[in-house]
Amino acid sequence: APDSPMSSSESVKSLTELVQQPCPPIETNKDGKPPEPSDPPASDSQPATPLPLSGHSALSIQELVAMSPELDTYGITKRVKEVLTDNNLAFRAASFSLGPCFRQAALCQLRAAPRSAVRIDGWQELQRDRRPSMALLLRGSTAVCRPCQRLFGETILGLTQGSVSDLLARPKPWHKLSLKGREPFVRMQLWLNDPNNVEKLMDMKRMEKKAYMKRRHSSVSDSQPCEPPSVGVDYSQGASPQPQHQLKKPRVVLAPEEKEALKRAYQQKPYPSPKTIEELATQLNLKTSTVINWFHNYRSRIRRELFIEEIQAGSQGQAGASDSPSARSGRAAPSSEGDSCDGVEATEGPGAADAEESGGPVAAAKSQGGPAAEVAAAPEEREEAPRPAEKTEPPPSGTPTPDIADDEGRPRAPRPPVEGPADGSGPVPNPAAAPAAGEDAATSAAPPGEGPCKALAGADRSSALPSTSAPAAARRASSLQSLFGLPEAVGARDSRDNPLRKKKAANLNSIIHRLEKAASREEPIEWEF
DNA sequence: TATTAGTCAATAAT
DNA sequence: ATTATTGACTAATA
Repeated sequence: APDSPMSSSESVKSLTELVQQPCPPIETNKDGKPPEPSDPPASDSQPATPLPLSGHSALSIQELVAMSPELDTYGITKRVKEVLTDNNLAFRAASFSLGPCFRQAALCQLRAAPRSAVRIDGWQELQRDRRPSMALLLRGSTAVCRPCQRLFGETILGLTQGSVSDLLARPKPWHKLSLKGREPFVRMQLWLNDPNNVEKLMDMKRMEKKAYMKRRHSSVSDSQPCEPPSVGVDYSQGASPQPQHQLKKPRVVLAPEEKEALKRAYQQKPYPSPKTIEELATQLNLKTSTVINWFHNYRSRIRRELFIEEIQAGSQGQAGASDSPSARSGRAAPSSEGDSCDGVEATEGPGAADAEESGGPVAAAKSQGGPAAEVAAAPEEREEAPRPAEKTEPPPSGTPTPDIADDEGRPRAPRPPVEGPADGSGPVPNPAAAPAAGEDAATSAAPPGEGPCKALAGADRSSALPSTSAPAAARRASSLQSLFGLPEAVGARDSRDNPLRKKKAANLNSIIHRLEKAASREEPIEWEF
């Protein structure tokens, strides 16, 4: 309903403007968040926007959210992650997220033979001047960064680390989000459009550190003026820290077997009756509320998994002969637990149950396997041997639902009729959510490029691809869309020669791009060794 | 009242 | 030190 059809152009434009050149002047903002977590944040309901963002102009985010055009949540999270890693604000990992395999192999080989014989997948495809020098690699490999989700989440999104992690990992499609749920995405988009986004973050980081240092320093005399606002937990250290419970509910942790049992129950009946719930609770010796909560959470999370599958499938089209066996990310439903036979009835054993593991090669989405998920691609594999073997399905088992044997079954939930973006609003066709392997793009570094932001580096001739293109290019809503929305060119993958190889090369390029960027950075960040 | 959506926050996992 | 997972809450809906 909120989608005010038509006329969107105007609202979007105004919105865009605000977003685009919002007071270049500093940002100010109170911040000062680091010190006391005393923020009584939760309270912020609908009234003002006490959140992190400075109020500057009028519009509250909620208003922005209300008029925001459809956003590509998946693409946004993807870019956010890219920007953060590109700027050494990497998410996970202390060092670069470039796969340890690659780093290892590269360093090793470069050391051994500085200017030759480097055998790394994709290396040959790299233009000579794009090959990293050993120095670069060395520096890159030792670059360490601190910041991350917590900072970004609290500062930019006003959410806690865990929420951010979840959001970035499994964004729900825009049309399935409530107004509230869209807010974080709008904030992210706004942040992406902000030319100083990264700088601001780094500033925050610095400030936090400063505050931290100061705190330790001052420690000397002034003990901790910091109120131990903690509730009257009284440090009755007198006795063993046994006493105080109650106020600190222990957080229930379900045992794997219990989860198994619950999942089994779920498969039979996603919406158990109160009676069934009671039974389960009794059998498992759990509180009724726990069982209820579990079902709520499980349903919700299962649903989400379906969403992402939907997104990936859709965006990935089947065009290219892209390798990805896909099927479903290894993670898929929280079924990972796998058997865990652990005694317990083998009854009904759906059979199967072999652990799947191993996503396809370079599994599209994060696999979970490698440490550095994303970039992990470059799987060393010493010899870059052509590996004649049937490159077909290297994956284990047949591709069939790797996870829970049955699961999937049919007990599917009420499945709302996939209401597509049906809503009347026909406009804003939203140029597909191409996953595009492209990289760059996100680099918001450049100042407002303004209209012809054709920038598009890497891509270059890629457009060669016959097929698509045609009219598409024309309509290009470069104007508004590009400003507030998703640039994102269609990822026309030029298959041709071994696409897998190209992919690897692209990945390498991306890694190198990051290394160079980090290495050339003057000195804003510290390089730790 | 039952469910879903969104989050938090403790704690697991890397 | 970070990121990921997940039981429990709080609103919003149906």
